[in-house]
Amino acid sequence: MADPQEVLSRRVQSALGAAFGADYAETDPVIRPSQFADYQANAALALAKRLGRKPRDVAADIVAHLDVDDVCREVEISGPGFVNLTLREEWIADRAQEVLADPRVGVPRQDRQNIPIDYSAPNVAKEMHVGHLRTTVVGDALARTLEFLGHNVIRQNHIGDWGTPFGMLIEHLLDTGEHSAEAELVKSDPNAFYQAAKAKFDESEEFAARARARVVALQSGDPETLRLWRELVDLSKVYFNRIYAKLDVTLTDHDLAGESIYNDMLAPVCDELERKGIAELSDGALCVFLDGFTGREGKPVPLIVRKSDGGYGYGTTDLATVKYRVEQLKADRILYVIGAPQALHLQMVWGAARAAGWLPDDVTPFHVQIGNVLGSDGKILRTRSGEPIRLMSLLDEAVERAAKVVAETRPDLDEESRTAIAREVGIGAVKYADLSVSHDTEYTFDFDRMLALNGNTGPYLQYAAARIRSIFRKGELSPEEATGPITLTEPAERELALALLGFGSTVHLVGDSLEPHRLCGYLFDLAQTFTAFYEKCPVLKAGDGATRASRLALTAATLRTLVQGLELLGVHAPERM
RNA sequence: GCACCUGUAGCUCAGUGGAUAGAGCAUCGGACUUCUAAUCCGACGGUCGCAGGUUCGAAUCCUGCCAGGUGCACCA
Repeated sequence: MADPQEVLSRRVQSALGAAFGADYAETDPVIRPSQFADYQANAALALAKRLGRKPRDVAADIVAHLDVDDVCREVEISGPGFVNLTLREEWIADRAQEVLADPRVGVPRQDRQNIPIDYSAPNVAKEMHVGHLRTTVVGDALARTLEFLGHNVIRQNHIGDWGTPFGMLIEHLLDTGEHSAEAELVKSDPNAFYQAAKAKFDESEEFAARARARVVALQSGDPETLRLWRELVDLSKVYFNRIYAKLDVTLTDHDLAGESIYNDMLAPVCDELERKGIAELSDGALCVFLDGFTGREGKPVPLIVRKSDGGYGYGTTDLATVKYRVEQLKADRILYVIGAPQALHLQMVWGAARAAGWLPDDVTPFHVQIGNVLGSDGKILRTRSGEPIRLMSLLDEAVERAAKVVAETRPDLDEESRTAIAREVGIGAVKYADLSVSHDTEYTFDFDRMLALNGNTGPYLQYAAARIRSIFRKGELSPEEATGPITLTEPAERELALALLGFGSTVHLVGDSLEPHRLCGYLFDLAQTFTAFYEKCPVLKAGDGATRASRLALTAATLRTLVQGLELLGVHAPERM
């Protein structure tokens, strides 16, 4: 690995072992970025107590046993016992050269795991909202990143395609006619269809009765009812896929794993829980009570697996997902990219699954908590009239706003190019805004900020990439032709090369922590470092051929890192902006 | 009442137990005969919610309190 932190860690560990014995060879050398050097090793301070010696003496001992001549040009003890490490320019240049030549841009593969990721999960015949947007975008970034790291990612789009609402939806479909204009609304404006059905359900007792009867028919597997149900699901798929296409996410029909596929598992799940004595009847409902889960007035909170009317809720389905993902998908890790408010529910589902033996200790479920999206008023994002915002119109607005800017700044480009740029910038901005803040906190939705060319935004990163591409166009050569050799003389060149070396460890960190915003932070830092380089170091007009070749190579490596990083986030970098 | 999450610059947010807590926006001042000035540089701006504790060292770990948000039996 090209990562200096990794390399220095190993070297300092060897020194620790040599200086203090084999017991210390595994100690964390605590390598951190330093403001006084490139990196600093802080192990001496922590070890001083354990060794019963002065920190500075411990540091001196470490340095005496440290073999880093090929990596560092300066090793210095400072302060109470920090070991400051300054890298050799040649070493940095060589590593940057490796990154440039590496098809994986310095990101080693990890041991392959099976990782089902549950994300997006919209409801049939319902509009997606900003909450769906965020789980879709974050889940997709995690899927792309883990896949790139070498894992077998199994996307699980747990759509809401089953349950009591389908009684009224199917009856409404029959009333309007299967191929009517109203039915077609499910493809484009599903809420209009849903609300019409709901209104009738509330107003007409006759309709409500039909709806309830229809639910029974659906659950008992009546063929004609199932056909109508499938019709609704198919209409919804059209809507989902339009959103996914616009968003440029990787979900396809192949990834659909809705609630309905678990139907056959629900009764056996309940039976097994009952047989194992994990579930018990309470007020007519079959419930699992787990230690440590109490609600109001200290009463135990149940996980209801079978309602008193005999129906199944989402608790049962979620238990079935665990079973399915462990047994059928052979999961090593299971990711649930769903709303933060579901935390308690998931804890109970996993607790019950563990108790039932469906979730072995070596399988780790993980809740990637998605925080609410708020408007500028600090409340859940809504339109001015108080209705939930339709996702499609929100995306359209982002593209429109981007188009307005492109029209002003790039009148030289033809209409078609401007439209394409606006689409990539607008959508990229929305996605990046979702990804660049930690996923578990609420965040404030603000078009102006996410579309800004300054700051930690999608457009800023896209622009950095576009400028690099512009350099190569102007120089009439392709980035692939820029092979160096890289030599570092200017500070800005050194900074840029060093920044490039951090990509691999950052991607690994994202894969382990499941926090895409860390990649955003890295890419933003890289783009800023590049911009400083761009200001200070002419590339095409460099003084001599060797400098030009080196800077072109650094520029090419930056482009590849930015493009690859953005791709892991699901953001496309346009050729020009 | 119980549980979880959050509290960092005027605003939006980062921050791996390490030295003087960082970005962006906003404000103020500067930079365009130079590879895309939609980009850059500088300045200003902080009792890291409060109080204890652990530690050589705490925004970070622990405890208590305060404030905001969310969840807590048959919707999913």
